Amino acid sequence: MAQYSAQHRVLIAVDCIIFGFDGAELKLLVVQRALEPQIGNWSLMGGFVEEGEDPNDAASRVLYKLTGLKDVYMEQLSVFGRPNRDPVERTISVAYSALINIKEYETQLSDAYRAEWIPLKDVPALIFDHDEMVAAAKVHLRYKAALHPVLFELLPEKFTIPQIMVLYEQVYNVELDKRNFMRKLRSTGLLVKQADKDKEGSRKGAFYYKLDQETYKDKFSSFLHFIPQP
Amino acid sequence: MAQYSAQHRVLIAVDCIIFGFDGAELKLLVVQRALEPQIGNWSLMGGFVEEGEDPNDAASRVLYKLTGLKDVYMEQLSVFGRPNRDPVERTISVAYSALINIKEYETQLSDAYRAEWIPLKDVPALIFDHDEMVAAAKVHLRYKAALHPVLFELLPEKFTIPQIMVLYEQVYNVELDKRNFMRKLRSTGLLVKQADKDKEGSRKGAFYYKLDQETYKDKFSSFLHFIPQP
DNA sequence: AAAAAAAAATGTCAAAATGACATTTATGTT
DNA sequence: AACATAAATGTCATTTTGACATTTTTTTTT
Repeated sequence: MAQYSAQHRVLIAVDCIIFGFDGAELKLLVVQRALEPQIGNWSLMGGFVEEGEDPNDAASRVLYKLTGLKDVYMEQLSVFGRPNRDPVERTISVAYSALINIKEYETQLSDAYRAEWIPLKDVPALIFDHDEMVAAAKVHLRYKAALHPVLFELLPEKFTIPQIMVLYEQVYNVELDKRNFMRKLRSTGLLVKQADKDKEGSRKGAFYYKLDQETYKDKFSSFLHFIPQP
Repeated sequence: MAQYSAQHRVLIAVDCIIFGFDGAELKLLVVQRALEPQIGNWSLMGGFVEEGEDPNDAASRVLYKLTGLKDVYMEQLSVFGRPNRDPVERTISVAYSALINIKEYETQLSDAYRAEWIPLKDVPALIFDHDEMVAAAKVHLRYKAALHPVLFELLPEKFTIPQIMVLYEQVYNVELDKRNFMRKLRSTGLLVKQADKDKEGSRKGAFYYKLDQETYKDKFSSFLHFIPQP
């Protein structure tokens, strides 16, 4: 017996929901589809899982091809397998959510895929069920970030408190209280204050911080409650 | 163009990690594999996704075949797709975690699959990567149940406070404080006290409770924190 | 050089939630 | 009637939360 003979075989794809944050707005990295059908339409970056390839590795490969980045924070979201989601042929897709430090990416920018960062709230309709994937990724991101310091993955190595706060406000579409938010942030022990300031954003300038990598790893999985009753 | 011609097609399976609770112990429903290879060995209940079938529906179908139950609480866990996880042929599996009220199932018991409830801590080695699936399901269950009242899915319609507490203690392998746990539980507004008592478990008897279905739906997604820093 | 403008940084207090802990209550058994 | 068993309940000190306003730093303007 070399095969489960009677069974039905399908294509497996991966699709990446790629979030980025430029200091002011939360954005999504989308591409213009390179093959028929729907060639030229907006789409998530994706690709087929190849022979002998783990789907997780396929997602990393696809992300690397687009961004040139490795070791990106990425999580498996869920499987999208509605029978006719791809009109050409039955394809089951595994959706992955990735968080990118947008500055790092910009230096790697490649035009090969006609990729664009689009503010999350302006993202146009995407092909197939990619809109649903994005919706699921947004829900997941909100859930995750309410409890775990995952949004730091979107920030550069040195960042300021006002930047983080704007980021949280973007993700949850709320206004936060500076004092309470900062108290919470401090209490996590995640931040290491730097001596210099970011003078871009204001006259006074805001102190830079870095992540305490040790604490970050230790506390990543505990419940930190950044957002009051999200 | 009718196909993405050059691509590699694979089998898609679903596997169900099925939890049950008999009032004293947390158990897993496992079966003895019906086909080669590894026929007769312990395995999760699973099956192939059929033509035109959504993977979620496949999981429901597989669960129904085994237990005769519909509308069971079930969540997609994640994809297991390591290239040689199934030695016969490349098969990518979507793992689902299900929570079953064990009493309901017992009335439906069918011998067709040589299924058995095995205490979670005594589960033998399973075929392929099913051990990893179970491990992932345990992690997920702990995570989920720390925040959401999902464990009630394991209990019968009428249950007692001591029963719930034992269940939480089983899931987290800790001892909880009766008074604090009960205070937390009350504060959720999930419980409706019944007039009668369960006299099985003790002389004094423990009052039965039911879930307030409205509140359950409303609060299911909010963060309730049943477990102090899990 | 002084005043104004802009955003960052910080502190207080009352209310709510938590964690630690021991006693009383109800019922069947001896 | 006394005993054994498990269920049910209450208190207090500590911590965490949420609401809220002022001071500080620096650049720009006059």
